[in-house]
Amino acid sequence: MGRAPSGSGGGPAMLRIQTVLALSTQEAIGKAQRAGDLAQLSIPDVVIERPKSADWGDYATAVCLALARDARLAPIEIARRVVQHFPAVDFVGSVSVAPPGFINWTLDTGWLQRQVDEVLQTGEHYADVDLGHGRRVQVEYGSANPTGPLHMGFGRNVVLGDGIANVLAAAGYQVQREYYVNDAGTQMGLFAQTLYARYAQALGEDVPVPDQGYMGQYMIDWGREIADQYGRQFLGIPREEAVDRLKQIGLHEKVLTNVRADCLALGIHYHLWFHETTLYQQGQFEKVMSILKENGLLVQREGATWFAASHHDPALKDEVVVRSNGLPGYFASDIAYHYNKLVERGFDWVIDVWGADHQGHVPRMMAMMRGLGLDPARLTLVLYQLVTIKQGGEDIRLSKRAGTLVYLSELIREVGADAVRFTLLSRAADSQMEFDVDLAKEQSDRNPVYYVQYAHARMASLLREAEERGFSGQDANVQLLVHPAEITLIRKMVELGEVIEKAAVNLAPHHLTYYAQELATIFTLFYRDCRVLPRKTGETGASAQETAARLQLVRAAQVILARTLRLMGMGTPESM
RNA sequence: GCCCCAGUAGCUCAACGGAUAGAGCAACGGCCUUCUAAGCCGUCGGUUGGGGGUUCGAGUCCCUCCUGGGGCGCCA
Repeated sequence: MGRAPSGSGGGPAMLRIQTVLALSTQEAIGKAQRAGDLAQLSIPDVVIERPKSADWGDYATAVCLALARDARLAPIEIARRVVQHFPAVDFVGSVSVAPPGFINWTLDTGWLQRQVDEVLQTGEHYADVDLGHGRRVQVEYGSANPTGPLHMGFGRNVVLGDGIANVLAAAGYQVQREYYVNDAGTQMGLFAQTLYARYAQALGEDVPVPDQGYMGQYMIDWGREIADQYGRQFLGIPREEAVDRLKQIGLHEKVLTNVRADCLALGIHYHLWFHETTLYQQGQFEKVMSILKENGLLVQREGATWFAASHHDPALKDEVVVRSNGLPGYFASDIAYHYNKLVERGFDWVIDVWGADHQGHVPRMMAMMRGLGLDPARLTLVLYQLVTIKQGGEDIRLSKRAGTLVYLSELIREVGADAVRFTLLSRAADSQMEFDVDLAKEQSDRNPVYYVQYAHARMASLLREAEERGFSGQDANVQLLVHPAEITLIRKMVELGEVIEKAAVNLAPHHLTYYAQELATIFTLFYRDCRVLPRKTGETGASAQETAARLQLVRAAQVILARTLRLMGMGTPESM
C-alpha cells in the first residue's frame, strides 16, 4: 500500500521539532567525531520518536544503540559524548542520556507556555504541516455500486476516505474529494430490471424479478413510490424504454438522493460526483483504448478484447476490457477514469479507497498505470478490511443483492452521526472490525466519542461563564502556567501537528481518534486540578492573574480540540 | 490449491524495529452544597495464536503451522 511521498516537512514558519532534533543530532555526532570523541563512521538515519513514558522526556532517539557496534563503544557512552556536542535549540529545555543508550529531550517550559499565545494567534492552522507543498491529490471514496442505499460497510469507506482527505488537506495538499457513480454496466442493468419489475408489481402486473436481481425490501418500496408518483405511464411504452427511464429515476431520485443524504448526515461534502457513463460520452474510453493499442497491450481472444497485463509482468493475468458481447467491462471504465484523473485533470496523486473485496484488482491497476505510461507511484489504493456485523448475537453477512443489510442511514439514526464517524474511524484500515450494532446502540452514552465532545462542551461552557462574569483573559501572562496539569495540556496540544503528519504519511486517520481521547483526558485532568474561575462564594480559588492565564489556555485548548474534531468530521458541541 | 489482510487484557481495538505492550468498554470498590458526574480516583486483568529464525534489541522483519476475513468471473 502506498504512502504519501515524503516531503522535507516543516511548517511555513518553523521546521518541525523532530526535523530539528534529527539534524541537530547529526550535527552533534559530526562534531563529536571531529573532536575525536567518536570514531569516523557513517551516521545512520536519526529517527526521532516519542518515548513511551512521559517520564523519559518529550522526544528520544535510539541512534546511539545503532552506532555502538561500529563505534566499538558502549551505547550509553556514545550518547554521553554526542550530547556534549548538541547545539542549543530554543525549544529544548534539557537533554539527558538514559540506559541503554537513549538520548532524551524535554521541551522548554517557557517555549511551551509561549505556544498558548502562538495557538491563539495562528488559530486552527497552528497544527498544519506542509508535506504536500500544494500538490494536487484526488481522494475517491464511497463509490458504492449505485443500486441501493449505502449499507454500514460503506460507512467505513466514506469515513476513512473523508478522514484521509481531511488529514491530507491539513498536511499541505490541495485535496479534491470525489464520488464515482458507477452508472454503467451489468449491475446497473440488473438494478433497472429489478426496479421495473417492482414498479410493475406495485401496479398489479405479474413481472418477475430477474434471477440475479436485487431482492431487498427497498426495491419493493421504491417500485411502489415510483408507481404512486408516475402512475402507469411506463407500462404503456416499450419495455426497454421503460427500463431505461426507471434506471434514471432510480439512480437520481432514489439511490443518489439516498447516498447524498447519508453523506450530508455524516458531514461529508464531495467536490464532484463523477458519472461512469460520461467516460463513454466524452471520449476517454476511446482515448485509452487507442493508447493501449499503440502500446501493443490489447489482444483479441475468444471474441473479447483483453488488456495484456502479462506483458509487463508475466505473473499477472490478462484482463478483459471489452467483452465478447461488445460492451466494455468495469476494468475499461477504470482505465478511462484514471486516465481522466491523472492525465486530463492532471492530479499529482490519486487515492482510491476500496474494500478488501477489491484487493485482487490492485496488481492490474498498477499494470494499467504502466500501460498508460504513468508512474505507478501516482496511484495509491487504500484497502480497508470489511466490516462484519453482529446483531442479535449473530454475525450477519451483508449483501445488497440478497437484501440482508444494515443501512448506514439506520445506523446514523440509531447511534448518531458523530458516534458512527468516530467508531468507524477509530480502527486502522487493515484491521478487521466487528461492529456489534446492538452494543453500539446500547452503549452510545459511553462511547468515547461523547467523552471527547464533552471536553469541548466543557471548555465552551467555561468560557461562556467567564464572559458572563466579566473575565476576559486579556493581558494574560502565560508564564503563570506552571502547574504540571497545565504544562501537560500544552504538551499534548503541541503534538497535534505530529499526529496529522503521522496520519497523512500513513493515510491512517485513526490516529486522530486516539489523540482526541488523550487530549480530552488531559484537559479533564487540568480541569480537575486547576481552578480557572474564582469561586462565586468561597474565598479560595484562582487569582485574577491565574484566571486570565488559564482562560487563555482553555481557549487555545479549545482551538486544538475543535480542530481535531473537525478533522474527524465531527461536531464541536458548545454544550451537552 | 494459490494470493492479500489480520490474530495483542473477558470484549472492541492502539502501539515510526527500541526503554516497564497501552486505551475504551465490561467487572469490583470509592467520590457531587464547587467552572458540566456524559466526570474523577482506585482495583482486577497479558507466555502479543503455536514453533523456529534475523537483530545489540521483535507485538512489529523472515520462514512455517493453526484460526478468522477477503480474493482467485467476459459482475463491480
